[in-house]
Amino acid sequence: MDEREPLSPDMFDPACPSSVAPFRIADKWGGLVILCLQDGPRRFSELRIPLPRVAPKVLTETLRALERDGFITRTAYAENPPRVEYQLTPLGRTLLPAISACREWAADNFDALLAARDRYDGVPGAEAAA
Amino acid sequence: MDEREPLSPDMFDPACPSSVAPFRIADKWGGLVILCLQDGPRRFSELRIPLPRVAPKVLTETLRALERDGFITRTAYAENPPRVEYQLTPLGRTLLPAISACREWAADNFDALLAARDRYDGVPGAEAAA
DNA sequence: AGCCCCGCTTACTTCAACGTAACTAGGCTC
DNA sequence: GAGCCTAGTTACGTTGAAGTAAGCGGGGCT
Repeated sequence: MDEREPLSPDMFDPACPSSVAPFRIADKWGGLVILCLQDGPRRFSELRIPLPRVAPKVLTETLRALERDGFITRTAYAENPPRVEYQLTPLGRTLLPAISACREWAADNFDALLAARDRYDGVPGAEAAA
Repeated sequence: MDEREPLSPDMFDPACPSSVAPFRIADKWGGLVILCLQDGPRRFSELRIPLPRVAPKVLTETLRALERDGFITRTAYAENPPRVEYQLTPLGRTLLPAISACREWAADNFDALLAARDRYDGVPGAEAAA
């Protein structure tokens, strides 16, 4: 009658990989920063170009979090003007397929998501567009 | 000297799929709920089994958010006892590959992430374990 | 001297997500 | 009529991420 497997008793069982999901990968901007680093090391001010809406404070926090998680390294050069380079580690690179999968999903389906939201929220014209 | 492409001027250009990332897919528990629904419709109390640490209020909020985004449908049956079923929509199913990719990453690399954190935080013994 | 650049830091505020606990409604059974 | 069931709701408080605005330190330029 029901061919579905019973649901596991606790997804937070440490043995269950799903338990990881709530331990979010870094923060709101982490994925974007990782994408910016995929072609090679980048400097702080270089990262600010594609992310102009991210305040320096937030960017610093994001970079520190990514460093803490072992996804990037931070290298400061005692030059003039000072230079700091951020670079993906091998562990950081392992994230690229997953992030790309999310990006690909977004490219394909984000419009549908927004349309669904409009429909749910009763935005005028959303029904017609559905 | 530098073979890397220059970084795009603004990832928040609406034309750029990366701009989606900060519009998080639902919330902290959304991905887990979607996984729970992949084998077929589930009831509210059924979903609570694998997610015992999620308060009913939060589960309700999560389900509403997923419904709003068009990922699941909610169907209430006027039976006794009352029954409500949540089910993935086709759009919701499109998320499964991306979520699976994240899950797979976690299964493979979560230990490395935790070890990196311990090293960064200077947890005793973390160096030896590295 | 005064200004710029770089890579931040600091202080403060705002906001949404998350969580706890208690409670509800309608119908069922004991 | 006491208590259970389902599927929530309500009130309240906590937390932490994010944003705003400003400043800093050291060198170089003019």
